[in-house]
Amino acid sequence: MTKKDLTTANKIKETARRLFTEKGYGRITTRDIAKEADVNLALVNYYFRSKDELFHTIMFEVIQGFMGQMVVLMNDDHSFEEKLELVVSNYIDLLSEQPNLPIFMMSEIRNHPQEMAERLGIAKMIREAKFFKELAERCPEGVPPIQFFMNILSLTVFPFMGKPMIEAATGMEQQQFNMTMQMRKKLIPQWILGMLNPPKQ
Amino acid sequence: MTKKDLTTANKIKETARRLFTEKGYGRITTRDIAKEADVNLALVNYYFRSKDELFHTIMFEVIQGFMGQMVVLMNDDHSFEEKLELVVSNYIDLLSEQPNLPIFMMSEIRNHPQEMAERLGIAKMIREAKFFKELAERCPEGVPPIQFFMNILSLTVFPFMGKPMIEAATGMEQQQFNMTMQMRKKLIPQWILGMLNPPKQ
DNA sequence: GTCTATAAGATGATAGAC
DNA sequence: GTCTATCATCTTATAGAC
Repeated sequence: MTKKDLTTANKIKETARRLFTEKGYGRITTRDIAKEADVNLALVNYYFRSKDELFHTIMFEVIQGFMGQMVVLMNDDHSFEEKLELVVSNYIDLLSEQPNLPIFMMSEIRNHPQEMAERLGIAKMIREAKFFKELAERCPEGVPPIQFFMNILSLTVFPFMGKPMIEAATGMEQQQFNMTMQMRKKLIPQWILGMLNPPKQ
Repeated sequence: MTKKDLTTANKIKETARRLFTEKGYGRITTRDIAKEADVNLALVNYYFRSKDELFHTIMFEVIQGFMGQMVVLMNDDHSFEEKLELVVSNYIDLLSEQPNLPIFMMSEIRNHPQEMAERLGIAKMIREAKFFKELAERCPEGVPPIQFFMNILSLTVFPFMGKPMIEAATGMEQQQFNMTMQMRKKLIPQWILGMLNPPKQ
């Protein structure tokens, strides 16, 4: 399968993925998908049985892709500092291309706690990742590692979720926003390391 | 108007606010709202003309409430450090009670860029707030203040947006999550101040 | 695999009685 | 202000021809 395998089934799935991540399940109809994919309406159900099943297929693949990448990066053989830079840099690149992913994941996962539970294998893998253990060793007394894990995700992912608001509030253009995010590739690891070694007062 | 003014119009609006913030515009029907508010279906249109108008009323009030609070806190007479603690603490309390607000705001604002533009008065007020100017003065060379403003919001707001995923991934319970967030009231200001005074290497 | 036509039900909105 | 009944439209899904 090449990068763009334009079978009918794939045309439907890729179009649906784009529309669902942009507007959410409830605002998109099967007619929207068929029209945008330039495919007959009946084929959506022919290939994916129902709108719901199509959605679940897509949600699974998106979460899988997002989390799976993190697990790989968090287990490689570089030093802790290098892994930190790798994770941050990788997600900034991914989200620069697909800024809609986080809101989609968070808002739709909230509506499917059960499906999420089934994906918990991945969550376990994160907890057991080398990176997480090394992080735990570096935590200052009294502050649990989950706090710093939250920080890494927060500083990296949140700006993309707040992008519409940030752009509106600051008058930033698309390009300027992307430059701001590129700058954070260097800054976030520095900030995190600073948090792990707080100045003694 | 007391805290719970149970006129029919308010019953509808409060129920709609809860449902819209939980599931989004597209997944909620006027019938859902009427049923949950224990009110006749026709009254939804009688009081609010249309589902769309009801939604816009609610979105406006939510954004107004969220942003307005920030503007007040960012302009009061405390020191920079105290304002920082105040903003963080205030939003952690607000979001602990209404964790659905951020995802609702971000995902629905994306669908209404125009309405957002009209609210830009508030954005301007933020940029001109005392807190923002004091923040700009404290920025290390070469790093624009927007980066640190992003950081404050990221560290404070993101955990609530990622709450379903964080709880699923870590096995945290509701109460444990709230304790984790309470702990951040002290930690986030320390982290931010640390970022503004980076260790010389 | 792809199309047309249509069934079966849901949805936003309103007219008109009380 | 509140209710019942209903319209017009949209939506998901499928049957059946090609």
